[in-house]
Amino acid sequence: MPDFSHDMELNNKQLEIIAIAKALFAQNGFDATSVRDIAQRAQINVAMINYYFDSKENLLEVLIKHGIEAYKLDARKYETASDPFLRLAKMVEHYVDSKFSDLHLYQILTNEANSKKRASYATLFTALRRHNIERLREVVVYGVEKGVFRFYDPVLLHTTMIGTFLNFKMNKSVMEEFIDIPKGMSFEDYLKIELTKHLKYILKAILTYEN
Amino acid sequence: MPDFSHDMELNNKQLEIIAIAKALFAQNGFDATSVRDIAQRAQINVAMINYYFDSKENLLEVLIKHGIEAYKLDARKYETASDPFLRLAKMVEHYVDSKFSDLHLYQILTNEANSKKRASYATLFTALRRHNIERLREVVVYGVEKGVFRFYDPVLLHTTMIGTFLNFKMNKSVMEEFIDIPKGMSFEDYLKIELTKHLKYILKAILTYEN
DNA sequence: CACAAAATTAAACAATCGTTTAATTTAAAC
DNA sequence: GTTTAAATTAAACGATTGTTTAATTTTGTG
Repeated sequence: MPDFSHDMELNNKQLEIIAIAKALFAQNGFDATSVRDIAQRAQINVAMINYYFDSKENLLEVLIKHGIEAYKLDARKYETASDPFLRLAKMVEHYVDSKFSDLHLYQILTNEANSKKRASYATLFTALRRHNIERLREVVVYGVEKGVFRFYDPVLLHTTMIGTFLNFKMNKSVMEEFIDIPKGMSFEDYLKIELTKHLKYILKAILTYEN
Repeated sequence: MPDFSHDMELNNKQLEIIAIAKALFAQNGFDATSVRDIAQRAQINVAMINYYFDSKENLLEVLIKHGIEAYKLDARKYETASDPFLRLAKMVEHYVDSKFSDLHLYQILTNEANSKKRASYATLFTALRRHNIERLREVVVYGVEKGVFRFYDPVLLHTTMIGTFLNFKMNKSVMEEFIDIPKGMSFEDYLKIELTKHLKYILKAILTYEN
């Protein structure tokens, strides 16, 4: 059996299993997805999952650890903008981009965070959250120092951002009846554009609102 | 076996099973909760669940149908306020109140809405959403007619409200490290107060913001 | 008390779960 | 080409799943 306990050097076979497991876990949930489901979709023998990942739970852990880094806000992506409004806008774009880069994993993460059965992954999730809240705080403080933003609790801002995103994404089927999608555009693309616009707007509104 | 297919007259035993199942489904998820888990916690024989509810899935359906009505926004709770700002504030309070009246069920609903395995309940969820979006629209339009609100898409407003609420509630463990709870106050009470305040603020900000 | 219906029980059911084994095939190294 | 390791397979493992059965107890009614 290959070792993957510390650093993760995943071969193509493992990456393929991960990709399929990710989609199934996101769609049906971890518990409702059997290793035989995964094996069938990946066209491999059931035993290969244990051979490569030791256990189903460990597959989940590897899968999460492998992808979670992509969700961390990278300040370099927006701090080049000196105008606070522009920086905020760029940050939002980067934020939405990062989430959309792997929607399946993010759904798994939130489901796992809710379930108390496997609370161990909450640590990874918390670290991610802390990181992103700190980045958000920096952007807010920058605007405050420039005299254009009113300070607002970044924890609350982050909650609203992430909550709006999740609700937007996860209720795809519900949203479809309320909106018209321009032809030649995929639903997800449209969602991404509208979500970005909406988030930019509400953040600006919150940060410049005077009671 | 008692009949519960159409109107639901649930006896005390059934209500007790529902209450326990609700807590377990919310905590561990539907699939990760066995009927034996429920029976043990309810101190009844496993067969009683099938005796009273036919199947585990039907228990879920009865459980959802029995509680979902409480989440519908009731215009009478806030339309007495003639000032648009006050009406908006009262609506938010009523909104948060209704969700907090049964947090477990709401978690189950969102988890079920995400899972594609039992998509049938999505219909109930969609109807609820449509109802609440319509109530929200009325409040917005009222403020616009009074000349104090700028119109903003109620679907987006609703997404942000519900998303913020869910994220607030479901990441309880994550939030705890970021905030200080006044002594003599439960975490949920504090959460409720802060959430209400936050939602009022962002809705006002969005609805009065001029680009 | 007698009788009927409802409630409750222990036991067994077949199906599915994640995992392990032991044998076999494929690939790499010398 | 032979040897060694890695990859893959089918089969079986015990445990757990939701559900059903059939017997028993409890409850309500006359």
